[in-house]
Amino acid sequence: MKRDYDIYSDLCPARAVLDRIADKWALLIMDRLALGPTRFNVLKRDVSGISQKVLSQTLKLLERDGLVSRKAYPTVPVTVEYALTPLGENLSMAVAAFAHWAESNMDAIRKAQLAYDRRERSSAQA
Amino acid sequence: MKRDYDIYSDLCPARAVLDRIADKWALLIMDRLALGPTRFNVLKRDVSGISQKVLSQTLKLLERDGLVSRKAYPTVPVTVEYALTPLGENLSMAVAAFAHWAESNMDAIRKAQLAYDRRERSSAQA
DNA sequence: CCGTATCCGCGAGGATACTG
DNA sequence: CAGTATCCTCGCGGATACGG
Repeated sequence: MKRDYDIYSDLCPARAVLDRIADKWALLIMDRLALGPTRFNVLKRDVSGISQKVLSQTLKLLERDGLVSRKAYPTVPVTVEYALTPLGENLSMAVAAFAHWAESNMDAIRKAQLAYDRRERSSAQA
Repeated sequence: MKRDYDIYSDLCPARAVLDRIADKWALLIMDRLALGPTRFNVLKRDVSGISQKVLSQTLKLLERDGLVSRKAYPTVPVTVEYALTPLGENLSMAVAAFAHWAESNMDAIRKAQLAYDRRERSSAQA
């Protein structure tokens, strides 16, 4: 058993990493990159709703943690491709399972929400 | 193939769910609850760094989405146990794989960070 | 095309105090 | 023990403009 790192511990470096990857945008980007190397503006288009700033920011952080690689081609204008590193590929299975879980279970979730809101409503009676 | 829901789509309800579960605190709470039913203050102690407010908030959201159940026992003082629902159990595998990934790969991550910071430093030379 | 720089609103979430 | 209520700050992230 590894006890070197513990995400439950506030000051553990693994907690900081978790904070970075347990993020809606980071997950969507990684999941999208799992399909193959992708250019900046394609990512921006596919991950709908993300802003240029946040996309750039998130990519940099993922690159720093060694999950994503950046490769620039000296075309005019410049072409840049982002891709998962081997380390990123290693995580991509978990990312996909997690990210797409909501899609597969929306019906159950909706049902739960309705039941919850109904209970709230009735308990709010004066 | 299910095309009913798509997390890449900005306005899809599945995206909203992703936003809720792709959260450091939500992940840690669910992962902890996978060990078994747990009382509020035990959760607060085990998930170090979380505040009372955020713990309460997050539990409510998870309960609304049908991932967590809340059971109050009429003891004095009251005892409350949180647990994963069947739907939550269903997600817990993905949560565990994802949440603990950082622990297992910190060495590679650290190496990548050092390399990245070194490159940044050298490219910042005037 | 691929970003960086700047401004700024707004809400997440920490601290603290109080209640059933 | 298990929360709710309130205040307040701090930085996330959207919008916009500009540079390589």
